Amino acid sequence: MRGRRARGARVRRGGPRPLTQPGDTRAAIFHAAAEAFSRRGFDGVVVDRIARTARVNKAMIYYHFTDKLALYREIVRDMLRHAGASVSAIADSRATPEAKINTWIETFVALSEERPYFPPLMMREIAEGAPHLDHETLAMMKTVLAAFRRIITEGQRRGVFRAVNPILAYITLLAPLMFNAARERAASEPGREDLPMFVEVPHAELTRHMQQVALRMLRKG
Amino acid sequence: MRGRRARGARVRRGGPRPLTQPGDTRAAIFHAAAEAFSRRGFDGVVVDRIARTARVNKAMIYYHFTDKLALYREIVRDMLRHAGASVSAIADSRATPEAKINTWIETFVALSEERPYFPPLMMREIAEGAPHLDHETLAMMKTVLAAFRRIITEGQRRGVFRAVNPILAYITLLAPLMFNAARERAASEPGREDLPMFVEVPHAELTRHMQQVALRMLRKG
DNA sequence: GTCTATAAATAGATAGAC
DNA sequence: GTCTATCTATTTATAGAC
Repeated sequence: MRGRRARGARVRRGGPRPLTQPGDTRAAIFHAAAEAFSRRGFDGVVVDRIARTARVNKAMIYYHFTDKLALYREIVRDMLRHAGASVSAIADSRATPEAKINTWIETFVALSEERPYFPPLMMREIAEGAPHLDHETLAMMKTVLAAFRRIITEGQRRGVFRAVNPILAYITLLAPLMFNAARERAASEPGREDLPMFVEVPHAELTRHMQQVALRMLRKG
Repeated sequence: MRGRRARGARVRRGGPRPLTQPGDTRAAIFHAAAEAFSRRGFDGVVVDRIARTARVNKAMIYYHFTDKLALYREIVRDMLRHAGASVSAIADSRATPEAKINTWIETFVALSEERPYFPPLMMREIAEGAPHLDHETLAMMKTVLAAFRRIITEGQRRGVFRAVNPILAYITLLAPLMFNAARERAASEPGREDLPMFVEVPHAELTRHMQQVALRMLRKG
C-alpha cells in the first residue's frame, strides 16, 4: 500500500495530479470492457461507454489497446491462458480419472466466479463461430479441449469410462456450466428476477449436480 | 401454382412488374433477417444488409415490420410459438415420462433442423438476459419451460425419476442441444472446419447421446 | 407495395496540445 | 500518459414520388 501511494503521489507541476497509479488506467479499461462485452456482445458495446464506465478518457483505450477488436481479444486471451493452465494441470495430475472430472467441474465454477464476465462472452463467441478470434486465440481454445479429452481417454483406457464421443462429453458438461453462469449474470438485470429461466441456483448445488451428471454419463453400466 | 402465377402476373401500367408474389417480400425479409441475426446477433446486423440479402428494398423492412427490433422479436416469437406447441403436446400426451423425455430431445433436434437459425439466436439472448425480448415473448419462454417441468414432476410423482432440480435438469439437456446446434452452424463458416470445437456430429448420434444422458441423470439408482 | 434520396444520430478512430 | 475537439463513415429511419 505504501509503495503504490508513493508512486501515485508523485506531483507534477501544474496541480495535484494524477488520482490514479500507473497501470490502473489499463486495468480499469480492461475491467469495464470485459463487463460490457459480456453483457452486450462485441457489436453491442460502444467504445465511448467503456471509457465512461472506466472513468477514463476514450483516447486512452486506443493508446493502451490499439482498437476495439484488440481490446476484446486481449480479454478472451487472458481468460483462456488462465483456463488452459488450470485444466492442463488437472489432466496431468496423479488423480483418478473420476476425481479429475470432479475437479474439472469445480475448477470451471471457480473460474466463473473469478471472471464472471467470461462465460456469456464465450458462449456468444461459440454461437457465432468465433468471428472475433484470431488464430492464436483459437489455438488456446484447442488446448483447453485437448486437456479434457486426455482425461476422457485415460478413463477409457483404464476401463472405468465407457465409450463416448469426447466432443459430445465435453459439450454435455461445458454447455450447462456456461449456460448457468450466463443465466446467473442475466438474473441481475432488472426485470429478470421473477422469470424461472433466470432463477439462481447455489454454486454448491450446481457443482454437485454436474458432477453426478458427469459420472452417470461416463461410468460403465 | 396456377393461382399464384395469375396473381403475380397481374400487369401494372408502366412495365412488366412485379417479379414477386404478395407475401413473398415479407417472407424474404423474415428469412434473411433470421439468418443474419443468428450469425451476428442483433447489434451485429445492419438493416441495409438484410435488405440486400433478401433482394428487397430497405424501406420495405420498415413498411412490413415497423423497425429492426420489432422484426427481431417477430422471429423469436414465431419460433417460440412453434416450440411451445410442440413441447406442450409432448408433456400432455399419454406416453410414459421416460418416453416423453426421449421425444422431447428428438423434437428439439427436429425443430433445430427446421429453423437452424434459432438455437444460436436464443443462446445469445439468454447469455445477455434477453434484453431484446418484451414481456409477451418472455411469457412464451416460460410456457416452454413449464411443459418440461411437468414431465419431470410427473416422473417424480410416479417414482421413476429421482429428485433433481427441474431448472438444472432443463439446463443440462437444453444447453448442450443448443450449443451443438450453434456449433454446427458455426462449422459452416470459413476457416472453422479444422477446429475440434467445431467438428460436426451426426444428429442421430447427438440424439442418442443426449437421451442416454437424460435417462442416466433422471433414473433412480 | 415499392423505390430513391436523404435526414439525423451515432459509431470508431485520431490529431495535437499539454 | 492524458485530454479536448473533431473527422469520417456508418447506421437507423423516414419523406415523398410512383
